[in-house]
This record gives sequence, C-alpha cells and structure tokens, in this order.
Amino acid sequence: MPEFWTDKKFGGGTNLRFDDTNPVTEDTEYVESIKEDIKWLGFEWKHELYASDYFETLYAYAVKLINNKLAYVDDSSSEEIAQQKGTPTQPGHRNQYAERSVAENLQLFADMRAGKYKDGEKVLRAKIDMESSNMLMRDPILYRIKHAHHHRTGDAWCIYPMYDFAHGQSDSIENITHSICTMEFVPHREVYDWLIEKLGIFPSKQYEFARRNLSHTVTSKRKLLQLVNEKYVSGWDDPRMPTIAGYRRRGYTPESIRDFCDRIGVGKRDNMVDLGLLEFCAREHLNKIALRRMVVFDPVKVVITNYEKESELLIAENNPEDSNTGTREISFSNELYIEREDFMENPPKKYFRLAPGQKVRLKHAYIIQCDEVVKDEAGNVTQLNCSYIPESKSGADTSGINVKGTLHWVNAKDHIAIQINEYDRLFTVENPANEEGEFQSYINTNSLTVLNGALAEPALKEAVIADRFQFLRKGYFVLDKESPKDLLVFNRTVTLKDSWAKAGK
RNA sequence: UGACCCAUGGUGUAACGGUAGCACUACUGAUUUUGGUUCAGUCAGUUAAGGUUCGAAUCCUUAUGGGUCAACCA
Repeated sequence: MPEFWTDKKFGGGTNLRFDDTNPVTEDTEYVESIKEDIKWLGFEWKHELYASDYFETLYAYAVKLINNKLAYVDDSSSEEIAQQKGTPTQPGHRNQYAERSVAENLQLFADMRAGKYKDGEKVLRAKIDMESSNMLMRDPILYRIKHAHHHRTGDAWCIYPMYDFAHGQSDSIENITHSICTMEFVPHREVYDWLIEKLGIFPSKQYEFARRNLSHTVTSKRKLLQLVNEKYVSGWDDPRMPTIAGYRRRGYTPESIRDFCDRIGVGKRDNMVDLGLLEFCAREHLNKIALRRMVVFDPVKVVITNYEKESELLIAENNPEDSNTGTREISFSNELYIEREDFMENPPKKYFRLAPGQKVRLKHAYIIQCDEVVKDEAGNVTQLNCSYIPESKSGADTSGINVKGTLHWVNAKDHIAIQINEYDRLFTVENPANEEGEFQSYINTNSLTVLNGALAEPALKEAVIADRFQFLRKGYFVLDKESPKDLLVFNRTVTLKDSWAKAGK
C-alpha cells in the first residue's frame, strides 16, 4: 500500500510483482486474493509481473557471477553452512568448495539445472565476505535445488533463486527506481546493492519503512492463521479479522481505509496505531453516505392511548448529510416498539429519554409522554401506556413544547425481524503479542454478540450488500454477504460515538 | 555482549540549521427532531548530557531506551 501511496503522491507507477521464487509456498489462490484486495481498495497497478518471468535472465546473471569468480557451488549441508557462517559476534570462515575453478563451477551449476542432484545436495553461493558483520553478506545462498512444481513455470526448473537473488534483480530488470519494503529488510540492502553493482545492471534503490501495527489485534500471518485454524474466527474474512477481506465484510469502505492509511503515514520507528483512528475514519465516511434506518434492538411495547387514527404515513429523510438521497415513508400507529434502554422508571438526572411523566420525541413523528407502566408478575416492564401530542407532528410542530430526547422506534403493526451481529475488538489488550503467555488468552470473548430479536422498519427489506446503513442512534451496519435468503443479517461496522454512555450514565 | 535500525504531546505524523505544526484521543462550551453530525475552544511534546553555531528537533560525540540480524522463507 505505501507503494501505491507513493505512486499517487509523486507519480510514476506501481508494478504488482509476486516474488514467487519458492515453488512450495506459492499458489494461484493466494495471488488472486491479493489482486482482489488491491482492486477493492481502488488501486491500480501498471503491470502484473512475477519474478518467475525472469528465471532465465536470473540464471544468466548467476553464470556471469561465476565467470567473474563471484559465485561458487557449495556441496555442504545446510547445517555445515550454518556452522561455517559463525555468529553475529564471531566471524565465519570459508570451506574448500569456495576454491573451485570457474570451469568446475560452471559445469556443476549447469548440472544442478539439469537435475543431476537431489534437493539440498548443492547450492550456489555468492563469494562476498565470510567475516562481514552483516550475517547476510557471509556468502549468501543464491540458488537452491527444489524438485517441485511451480504454479507458473511448471516443471521447467529444479533450481530456484533465493529472494535475495531475485528481488533486486527483478527490480532492476523493470527499471524500478524506488523499491519499498519493511524494516526487516534493511540488512538485505547491502546484498541488494552488492549484487546490482557486480552485475552492472540498472541501479534500483531499496527504501525501508516500519510495518504499521494496529492496537487490539494481531497482524502476524502466523497468528492470524492460528485464529482461523483454532476456530476463534470463522475464516480469513471474519469481520473481526484485520484483513482486507475482513474489513470489507465488516462494512468498512475502501475510502475509509485509504483515508486511514493517509492519516497514519509512513515512518521508520516502531509504532502502535490506535484502533480508534480507524473507527474515526469509518464513521467520517459512513456518516456522509449511510442511509438512515430505524431498528429497535431490544423492544418494549408502547401504546398511544389517545391515538384515534388507524395509521398514518410519515416522511423521513434518508440521510440528513445528503439531500440527494431523498425521503421515505414510515407508517405510524397506536402500537409501537421502542428500545428497552430508552425507558427508566427511576431515571438519574439528565436522563433525556422516556420515564414516567417525562416527554420525548419519537423521531420523524410526535412527542409522547409516558403515563403508565405495565409490568408482569416478575416486575419486568412489558408495556408503556403513553399519550401523544397531536400538534407536535414532525415538520409541523405548533405545540411549542421542547424536549431534550429523541427516540427511534418501529411500528408494531408493520416491521420486519432481522439478525444483528455486533462486533467488537478482537483482543482485550492493546498488544496481545507483547503480553505474557499465549496471545489467545487475551481474546475478547465478547467480540461477537448475535442478536436475533431485532425489529426493523420495512424499508430495510430492500437492502443489498453494497448499501451502508446507519441504524439511528445505534451505529453503522452492512448486510452480511452470507445472509440467508429468508433472513437479513446485518454486521455492525462501528458504533456511533456515544457521549452519554461515556459519561457513565 | 558484535553489527545495524529507530527515538517529537496519550497515539500517529510534520517542521531548506531560523515561530515545534496537523490529525486522532481526552476535556469545555454552542448548535441539533440521532446524547450522532457540525462549530468554537482547552490540556498536552522534541529521551538525556555535552559539543558545533548568532541560532539545533534537525549536524557531531557519548549515554539511555526500544527494535532487528545466525531459514536451502519472503
């Protein structure tokens, strides 16, 4: 992503290249999902390329190094090579294979390609400096033997270049001016530059930036895979996963993710970006585009005792931030549902919602007052008998009454039932990877709450996956891509800011 | 007990050697038929010590703290 960001800022262009140098860890499915993610984010690459496109050229480069006495075939086992490499504090030393002649190396390397040796029997190494303080400069391996099928080159090769002998060379072949990667490749830059110089090819330059970390989650591929395998989440696209597929299903927009990336920028130091910033970016965009709908999550019945009419239609704006989205009609009757938490029998000070004798406005409708509380034998509130003020109709209010609270509601005689998935942060701590013990023990056990009894206004029936909704006073929601035919399932992208809840009530 | 990288408010990120700015968060207040939005404001920072300079976040030295490096992975 920083590649595309740099591209956008300074111009040029970005190639999408897969360094598919290891046949056993690459496959087409992986490639396709990356392409899909990038496209969804709204980025465009100039050329789709693969390091494997350059295998023949890379082979010729290796031969050139051999001819210049800068590479040799080594018969040592990987254990021996590791041994001879020394340690970060102790220099390594060369073995007898480093003394082989150019002719012998040429022959051996050709034989490696021809398939005369088994996996691990021989490798091609660069002849650099076994005493370098940089471990990667201690005669790094350039080619290894792998009798394996490659997803693009098939069985054409049985030797494959290492990343260090493919990345910089591929950059150079493509005339890349800025090759951007993460900080862990800083030590590789010395190898990168050395090879380009000795090969005398286009001098691409590598620049490094620090990986971005997001709070309350894990980002390492290994840990993410564990979450999937150990069934903590439903898959790579579980709406709680910090993957593009996950964010997408959760309802984040590409715009908000790009905005987030612009805001956090790039740097070189270790960092921990607060999840709150991502949520801010989501709200900012969603506020502008989301269609407003009313959904009651935990209903309690309201009866308007003085409402004489059978029903009436009210006009409701679809999005106060965007008048182009127009209005819709909502039916109103003497039986409604409101949110259970919007009523309190003994309210604290500054509680603007419904309470005995207290008035509130029903959004898009009338001001009502609670006259009577009906309870069951266990003392639970089952119904609220209210009276409405006929002159207080939304848009034509002549009552002169001002109320502080406005509630969302649905018509008891006209609504649909939907399922709500309320998602929350996946981990309870800022950085699970840094805590003692297994990171799994810090998983937020309430990261998903499924609600089955939610009641929605009928307009929601027409929802499609691309639609973003704001359920009034509740948050932003999106239709889940795996909603069954007969049940609408909505995923909560993010809640609304709630300064009442924050005040501690 | 080596080499390399990094260090600016709680968080993230800016500042040709020349007024430490922006955003998020938090907190005030105003507006509001979403306790949303919007608007106005407040708190809060150059890791430390030396040096160079008229002037240092920036250059130099040392210290401190954090990170990385010993895959036939990328």
